[in-house]
Amino acid sequence: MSVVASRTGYLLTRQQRDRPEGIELSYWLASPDGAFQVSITGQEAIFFIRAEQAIDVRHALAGISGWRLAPLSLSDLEHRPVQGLYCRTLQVRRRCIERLKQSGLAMMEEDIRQCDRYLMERFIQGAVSVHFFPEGPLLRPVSGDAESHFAPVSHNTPVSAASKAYDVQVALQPAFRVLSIDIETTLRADRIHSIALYADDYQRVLMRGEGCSDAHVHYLPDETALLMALVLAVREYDPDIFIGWNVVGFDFRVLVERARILSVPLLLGRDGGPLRVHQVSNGMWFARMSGRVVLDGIDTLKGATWHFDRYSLEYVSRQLLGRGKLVDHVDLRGESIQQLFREDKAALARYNLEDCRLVWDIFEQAQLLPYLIERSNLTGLALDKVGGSATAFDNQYLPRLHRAGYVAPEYASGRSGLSAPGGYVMDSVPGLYRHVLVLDFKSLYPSIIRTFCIDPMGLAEGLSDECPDADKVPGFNQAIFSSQQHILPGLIKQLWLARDRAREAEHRALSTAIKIIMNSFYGVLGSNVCRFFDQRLSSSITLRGHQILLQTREEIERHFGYRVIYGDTDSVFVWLGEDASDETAEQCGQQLQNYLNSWWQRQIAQRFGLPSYLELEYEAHYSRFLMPTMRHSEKGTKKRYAGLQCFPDGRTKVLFKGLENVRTDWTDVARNLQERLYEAVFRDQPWQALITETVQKIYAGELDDQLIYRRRLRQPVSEYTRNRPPHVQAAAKANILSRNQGLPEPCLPGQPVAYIMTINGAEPVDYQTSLIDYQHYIDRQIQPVVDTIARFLEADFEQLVAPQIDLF
DNA sequence: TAGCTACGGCCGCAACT
DNA sequence: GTTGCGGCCGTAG
Repeated sequence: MSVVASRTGYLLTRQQRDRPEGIELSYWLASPDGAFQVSITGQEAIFFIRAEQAIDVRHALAGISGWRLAPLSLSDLEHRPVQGLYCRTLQVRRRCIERLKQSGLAMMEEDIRQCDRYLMERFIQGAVSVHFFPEGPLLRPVSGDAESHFAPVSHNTPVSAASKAYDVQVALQPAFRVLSIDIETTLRADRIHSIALYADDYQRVLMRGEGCSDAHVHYLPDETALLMALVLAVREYDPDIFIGWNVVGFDFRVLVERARILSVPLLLGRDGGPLRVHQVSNGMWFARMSGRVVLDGIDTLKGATWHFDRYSLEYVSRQLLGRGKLVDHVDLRGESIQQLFREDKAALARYNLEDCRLVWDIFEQAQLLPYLIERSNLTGLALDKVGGSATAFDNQYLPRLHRAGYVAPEYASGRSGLSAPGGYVMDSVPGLYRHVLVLDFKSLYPSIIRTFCIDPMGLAEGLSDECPDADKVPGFNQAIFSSQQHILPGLIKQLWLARDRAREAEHRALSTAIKIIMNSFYGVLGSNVCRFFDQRLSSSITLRGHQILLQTREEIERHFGYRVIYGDTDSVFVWLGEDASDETAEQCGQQLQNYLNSWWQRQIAQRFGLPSYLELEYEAHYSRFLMPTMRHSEKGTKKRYAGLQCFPDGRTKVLFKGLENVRTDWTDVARNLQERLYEAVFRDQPWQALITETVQKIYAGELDDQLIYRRRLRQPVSEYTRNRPPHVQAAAKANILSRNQGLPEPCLPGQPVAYIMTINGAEPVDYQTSLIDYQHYIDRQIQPVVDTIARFLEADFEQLVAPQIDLF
C-alpha cells in the first residue's frame, strides 16, 4: 500500500450510517487549511457475547441476516471466553441487541458506537493524522509525546523533524474558527427580531424590519429572509465552533422551531445538512449539525470548575470581565428589548452584538477552549460533550483492557445494592482558635489507586488462583488486587506526571483538565452508570482513605503532641496552641509535611512492601480560626468553618467554608454582614456596631435590595407534593400570574426562583405586592449569622440589638 | 447523550399540648 | 405554642 497524501486535523464531529457496502464512519476535522471530512466505508460493528451462550445467541438471532459470530482470544473478567458478534449494518446491530436483550443473553460493550470505537481502539483523542491510501483513508493519533507519535509516512514529501514537530503542535492546539451567536425575540419567543454573529474578525447583525443596511447591520423584510440570511452568513464565515449563552436550550431551539413553522431549511451543516435540536429525557437540549460543534458558555464554565452565584450573562460577565468593560452594558429586561425593536433598531443591534461579544470575551478570559482542547486530548471525548466521566474512563480503559486479553463486564453486573461509604469526616472540636494549620493529601483517591493497585482487571487477577501470594495487595470487602497486572495505576501515573509538568509550566487549562479526570476515576467506579462499577473497588479506595486519615491524626498527636481539631476526607486541621507565632507556624507546617510523608512511606513499605504515592501537603496557616458549634447544640460542626488565612508573602484573607457567606440560598444582607463581622473579629476590630447598624437599616428599608432569596427548583412546581417550601410557593405565584398574562411560565425546573419574604409569605421578586416582613429577616437571617460567632465572644444577639428593639 | 457520599440548616407538616 | 421528623437545597471534599 502506498500513501497518496496525509493531513493532520482536529476532530470536530463524528457520525455513522448504513451504506450499501457496509457501515460508513464520517469524521469532520478542523485544520489550518480549512475543515475537511474523512469517511471510512465498509465497516462492521462489533460487540461481544459469552462463548458458552453462542448456541443460544445463534438461536435467538435466527431469522436475522447480516451478522456473524467469531471466536476471539479474549475472555471476560471472570475468565470466561467470549466471541465477537459482527454486524454488517447499524440496523442489523440494533435488531440483534433488541433480540438478545429479550432473550436475556449477556452482551458486552454493546452500547459503544462504532464511530467512537474506531477512534478509541486506535488511541485517537482530539488530534488525528489521516493517511489517504488508494484503498481508503486511515486514521492515526497525533500526540505531543514523542514515543507514541507515529513516524511521518508521506513518500512524496520528506518531512523534516522541525515541520513534524510544528504539525504536532498545531494539531494539539488547533486554532478554531469560532462564531458567537445570539438572537433576540418576542417575550414569548414566537418571533425572531434579530440574530447577531460575532468573531474577532467578523461582526454581523441580521435585523428584521426596515432600516438602512451597512457593513455590520443587515435589514431583512421578514423572518424567512432572516433565517435564509443566517444560512448564508454561516456559509460565508464557515465556523468550526458556535458559542453562545444557553445557546442550545434557547437560540438554536428557537431557530429550529421558527424554521420548521416557516418551512425554511436551516442548512447550517458543513455537508449542507440541517441543524437539528432535540431534548433528552432529563430535559437537556442537544444541537447537532455536521462539521460544526456547539458549545454553551454556561455548561462549559461549570465543566471547567468555574463557579458563580448566578449564571445570567450579565452577572457572569461582571464577575469575570469586571465592571469596567461593561459601563455601557445594561441588562435589558424583556420589555425594553421589545421597545428597542419598535423604536430603535440600531440600538437593539448594538445590544444584540454586545451580548455576543461578552460570550466571546468570557470564553477568552476563562480560557475555555484551551481547557476543552486539553480535555479532549486527554479523554477522547468530543469537544461538546458535557460531563461524560464514564465515557472518558471507557476511552482510556477499554483499549488497554482489550490488549490485555479481556473485554469489559456486562453492564451493571458489579455488586450493586450495597451502599459504599464515602469520605471520613471527623467530629470537630469547636472553638475560636489562633494558629491552625491545614494539611491535605494531594489527590488522595488517585494516590490510593496508584499505591494500592486498585483496578478492575487487577481485582480479577488478584482473586484468580494463578496470582502468587507475593503479588497480592489486600483491599476491603474481600477484594485482593494484583501488584503486577493492572491498568488504572499506570493511567494515574501518566496523568500525575503530566499534571506536575503542567503546573510547572503554569498551564492552567491543562492542569485543571488533568485534575478533573483523575478525580473522576474514583467517581465512576463508585457509580452504577459505569460498566466497571463494583462496590469492592470503591470501598477499597474510601475505606483505605478512612484508615489513612485516622492514622495521620494519631501520628500527629502522638509524635508532635498537637491537637487535631478537625479533618474531612483528605485533610487534617492541626491546632498549634495559642502561644505559636506566624513564623513558627510556617516552619511547623513544613516539618509536619516532611515527617508524615516519610512516615507513610515507611508504613506502606513495612506493611505492604509497596512504594507510597501518598503526598501530604502543608496547605494553609490560619492565624485565627473559628470552628462553630451546631445551631442548637454544643457539638462542633462538620463542613462549616472560617479563618484568617496567612499567605507566605504576609497577605491575609478571610476564608469561609460551608457557612452562610458562601451559600447562594442566603440573602445578601446576611452574607455581607457575616463577611464584615468575621473580618472585624479576626482582625481584632470593633464589631458590635456592624450588627446594630445592619438591623437599623433593615427596619428603615435601606437594605431592601439585599433581602432577596434565591433557590433553585429541582423539579416542576406541581411535583412538590409532600410540602411546599417558600421558593416553591413563590414560583407557583409567579407561574400563575405569568400565565394570566399569556406569557410562558418563568419558573421551570433547574432555574433559580428569586423571592422576598413579605407579611403575606414568600412572593416572587417580579410580582411583589405585599410589604416586606422585616422581622423575618432579623430573626431568620441576621440572628443566626450573629449567634454562630457571638457565642465565642461572650455576647448574645438579644443584648446586642436590645436598643433597636426599643426603637421599633 | 447518568461521577460519588457526607453534612447542616431551614421549612412545612403532623402530632402534641 | 412546642416538638420532632423528613423534604429540600446547597455545600465540602
